[in-house]
Amino acid sequence: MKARTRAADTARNRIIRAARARFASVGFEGASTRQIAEDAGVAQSLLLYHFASKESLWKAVMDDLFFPARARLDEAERASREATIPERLMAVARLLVQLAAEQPDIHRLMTIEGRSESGRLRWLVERHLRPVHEKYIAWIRRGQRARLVRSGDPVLLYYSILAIAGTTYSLAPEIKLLTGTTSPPAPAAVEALIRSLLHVETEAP
Amino acid sequence: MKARTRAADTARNRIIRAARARFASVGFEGASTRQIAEDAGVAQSLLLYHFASKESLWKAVMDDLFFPARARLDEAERASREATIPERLMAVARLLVQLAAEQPDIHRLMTIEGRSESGRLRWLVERHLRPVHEKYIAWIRRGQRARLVRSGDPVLLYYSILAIAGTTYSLAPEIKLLTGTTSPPAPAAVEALIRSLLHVETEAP
DNA sequence: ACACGAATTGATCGAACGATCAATAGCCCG
DNA sequence: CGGGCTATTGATCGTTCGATCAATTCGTGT
Repeated sequence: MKARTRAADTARNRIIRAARARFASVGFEGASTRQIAEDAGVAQSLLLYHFASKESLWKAVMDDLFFPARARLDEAERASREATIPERLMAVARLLVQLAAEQPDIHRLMTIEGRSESGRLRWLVERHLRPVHEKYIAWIRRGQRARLVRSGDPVLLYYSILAIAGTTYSLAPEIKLLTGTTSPPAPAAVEALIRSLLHVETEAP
Repeated sequence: MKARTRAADTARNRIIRAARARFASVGFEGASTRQIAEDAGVAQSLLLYHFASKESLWKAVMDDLFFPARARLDEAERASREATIPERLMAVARLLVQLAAEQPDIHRLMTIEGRSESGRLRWLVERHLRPVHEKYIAWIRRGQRARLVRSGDPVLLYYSILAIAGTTYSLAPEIKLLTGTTSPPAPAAVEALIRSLLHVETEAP
């Protein structure tokens, strides 16, 4: 099941991609396995052959999205090992913005599940969110102790970073309807907002 | 239909409240009229007697949420008529935070619809969002021309304000699972973040 | 050429969906 | 006390849902 599945356009992968888009736009309850299968160009029964249930399909979508993202976060972390804590935070924030710009679905999926307590949210928190969030909230605390990051509830600060990083990309359809703008903002512009939110001075103090 | 319906606990109002909660947590497609009716303690057929269709129920929920919110925005605007543009912006932002803290569903409903282009999103943009958004984006532009608000894309700045104002309240279930914190942040703390995002100095320059 | 396991399909299940409708309960005005 | 509204219910329609299963195609090793 592993050695042969390098084609990247297997039915299984097409199903995951279609499911990601549906889950991100109408949520878990609103998405139907029949519609997802149709988007992927396969029979609905094949979807349940590969994933056993709608819920395990959802989990597969989440793993497919979060494992690569976390690997890139680790890489950004490693690459900035020599920098100050605030600059390491900004390196991570930069990547968060970049991820949201490349794949707005990742922010949509996170915010669509986080709004009501469910078994899926518990699974997502324990499997993917907690390892990431707790580490960076600890970083914010360290930056605050060194007076290099603005004071205030670190959790509020962290979620504000996530919110700024993702919202403009996540709500692109609304912004397009409202302003006619078809091109989303440059990641650098979003990053600058986060920088001033954290009170991290740009380069030379 | 108007003079008698002052009881505030009519079946119609209970349906609207139940529908607001369901739409906010699982979205339009994921919510079922049967579940909403059960939450409200009425028969499903009564729901469709009062609102004719699921979609017009959704519109009624939106009107019920947005018309009072817009009235309070107008009031905050009037009360701050003598202040500078950045302080008027902050007065509005303060109210946005307060609204999100009181009724997190309002932010949930906005962000759940804005992520995919639909007839409902078009309706929502034209009826409620455009009148509000365009006004405050124009305010941001005026503040920027006077060098009292940080530069950058006004639309990005405006949506960042909305994102900060609502996200921590909207994602309260996730944050509770992650940190165990049961009490959301104080509106004043969120307002302070927005203030530093806009580069508006606190009081005395 | 063939056999065997993985991949894929179509048919079908019971439950839940949005919507319609006839029947009934409650209430106000005369 | 009895019409004439409005509010509310239960039954039911056709459709779609997630899930199961037998049957069929496909690909690979021998």
